[in-house]
Amino acid sequence: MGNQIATGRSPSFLKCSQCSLGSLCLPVGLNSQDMAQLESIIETSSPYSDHEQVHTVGQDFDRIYAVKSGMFKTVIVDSLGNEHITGFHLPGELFGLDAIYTKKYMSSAISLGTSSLCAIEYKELEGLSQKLPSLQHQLLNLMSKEVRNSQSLNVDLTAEQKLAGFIVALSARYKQRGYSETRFHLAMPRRDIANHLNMAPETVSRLFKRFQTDGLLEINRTDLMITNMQALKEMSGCISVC
Amino acid sequence: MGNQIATGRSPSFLKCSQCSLGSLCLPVGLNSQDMAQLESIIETSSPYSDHEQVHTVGQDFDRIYAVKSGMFKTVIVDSLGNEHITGFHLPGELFGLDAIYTKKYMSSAISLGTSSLCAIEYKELEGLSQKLPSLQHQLLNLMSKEVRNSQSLNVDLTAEQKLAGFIVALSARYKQRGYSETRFHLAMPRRDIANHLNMAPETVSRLFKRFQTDGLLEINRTDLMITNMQALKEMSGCISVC
DNA sequence: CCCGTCAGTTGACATGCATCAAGAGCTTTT
DNA sequence: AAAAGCTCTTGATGCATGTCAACTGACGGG
Repeated sequence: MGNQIATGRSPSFLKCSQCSLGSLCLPVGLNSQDMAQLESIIETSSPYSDHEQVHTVGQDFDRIYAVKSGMFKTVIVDSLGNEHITGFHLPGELFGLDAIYTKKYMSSAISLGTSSLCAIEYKELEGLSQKLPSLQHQLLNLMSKEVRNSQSLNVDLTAEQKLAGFIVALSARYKQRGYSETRFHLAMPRRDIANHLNMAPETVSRLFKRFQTDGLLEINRTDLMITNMQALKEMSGCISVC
Repeated sequence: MGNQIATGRSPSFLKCSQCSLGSLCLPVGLNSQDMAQLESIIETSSPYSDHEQVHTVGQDFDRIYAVKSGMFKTVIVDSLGNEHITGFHLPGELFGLDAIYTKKYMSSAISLGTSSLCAIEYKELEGLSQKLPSLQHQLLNLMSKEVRNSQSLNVDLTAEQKLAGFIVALSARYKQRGYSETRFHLAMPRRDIANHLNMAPETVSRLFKRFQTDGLLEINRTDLMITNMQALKEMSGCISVC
């Protein structure tokens, strides 16, 4: 007993205690007993396929989500029907937090590629946070982080600074998760990057080209390699990272 | 007993139970016993004068603040020293929430005109939230609201849409607080509005003029009167309000 | 009461980036 | 393997809004 047996099951069915994202996600700071309680309110589901929707704008809010694998984007829609991508969510990150207050999802969440989630009934999470100080602490921490992230995007920057900042921040987030910080895969199309950063897809394309000729990075379709991190960081203004 | 006696004291020394902002601020949903506990951890202070700083970027985080009267702005600074106003805070609104995660204030908070605050030691607030479900609930609600507010600012809009949206949202917030929604005072200079909305002060000036000639509002220095709310709302795209 | 200072306004000009349009390179369909 | 339908790229053009500069009007101090 006690041996970790290869189950062959998809990582989507891992519980928090076996999940490698514990150091980033909700369980931060929880002892094994508390973690067991958290696990008991977490629902796993079969993986989402590319473009599959988790929830949609206006739908009644009931649960928040933690990314287990892959990536999700959250999209808000204004009164004219224009869509805006508010964020790309990596493993260990939560989304749906903006719906707590309004009790309706303010955004749609959509899978980029094949991805999986943990779903957590918010009522139960709130109840459990009442019993577990560490959980309440971490939930508040993660919401605080979310506030800060959204704020730093508002700063007035050139297209060049915004794209550089986006790449640097993504790199840092991959690093935190144990992946290479200099070489990764862009799960989202150029159009989505452009939308998120409020620029035209053409501008993204031209900037990537310039970054490449300037020796800052090499990019081929969706594969990206950063060759001069320092320069990228300096270019970005460092709001979201430093 | 039980008579409300005019004390002559400044409203800055009112406790939550006497404060008219209970329906917006942290005490939402608290019974009188719980409220008494909350009151016990709230620190009042003498009013802040115009331009006075509450906390500054990088300072160790210890407390969050609730606006009691007047207005405060929060300002972040990028690596090049450029300042960006992340928000204007009205009575009943909290600030400092973005510092919970980082444990350092990410922004400076500055009074606009004469204003007053309640300060709340965050450690104590977290502890009390652990005991009072309603308080935890409201704290999470307010953070959720904050996330949503920050996100809606990121949407790609024209200068016209942004300024119209700003006015409409401000109007709605004044209305919530029992003030006129069509006639109010702009506590912040044009430069600050421009900074917050990522535009040049000249653009703000020109737009206000156009709004006025188009019969949407009348503005004289810092006094503003909305004369066609519907048109302003339609112009704004309604992200932040509808 | 005049003058200095600073916020706000107004006009002329410059430019970063969006838009439009066409073409290139993949991927999927049949 | 050709055709269709993407996304991405590249080039030409236009416009919203930033920038620069001058002016105006409020306010406060000597």
